[in-house]
Amino acid sequence: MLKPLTRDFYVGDTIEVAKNLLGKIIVRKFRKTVLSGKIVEVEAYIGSYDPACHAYKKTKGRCKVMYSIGGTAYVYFVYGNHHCFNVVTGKEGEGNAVLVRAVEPIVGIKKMKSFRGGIQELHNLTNGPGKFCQAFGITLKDNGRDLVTDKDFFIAENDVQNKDEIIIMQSTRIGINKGKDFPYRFFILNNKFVSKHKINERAIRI
DNA sequence: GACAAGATTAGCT
DNA sequence: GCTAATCTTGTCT
Repeated sequence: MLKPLTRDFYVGDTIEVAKNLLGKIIVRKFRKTVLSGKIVEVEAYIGSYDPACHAYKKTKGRCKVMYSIGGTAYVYFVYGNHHCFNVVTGKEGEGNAVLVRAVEPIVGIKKMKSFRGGIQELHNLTNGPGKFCQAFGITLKDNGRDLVTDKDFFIAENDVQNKDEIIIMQSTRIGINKGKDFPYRFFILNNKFVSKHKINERAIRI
């Protein structure tokens, strides 16, 4: 069944948590509707040494939530149009997070299409960080929610999928100017819902 | 207060 | 492949 991940899952090493999040199920419940999807693409951001991280050399303002304990949701708004959803990792005060860049829709596809403004193509619903947030109705209101204790917004173990079934690929991150060289993007090989296919060619199998 | 940048996307050439 | 759209936040005055 859908068993939410516990605190232990999130407080470990950020890179490991990022890789382990691939294949997990993100669940969001509304009054009448349930949405869920399999995580297929993530990026890791490390506060202590990574200049691309919002929490790099900062502790106040927007990034404050990133210093919460692992398992907290960090949501921010960019380019005037789009939300991005992250999961805080590590212990309280570290300032690390994993960005969820893409998921594969499982339950509630009709609702996702509606959130996405009537877009019909399945592969275009959640194959990017902004698209995923729109399809799941994630906004700044969700910033700071605790995915470990929240009954309506959490990430669950994937019982159906054997861990050996997914092949993890690693590459540099997308859409950033600082910290370009860190190979902190991870995604599932041959999954249709991973964003920006062309960039995948330079990725390595791990 | 003012202003520029930004972990993106859709739409056009 | 290129660019406009659009608004929150950070950084300065």
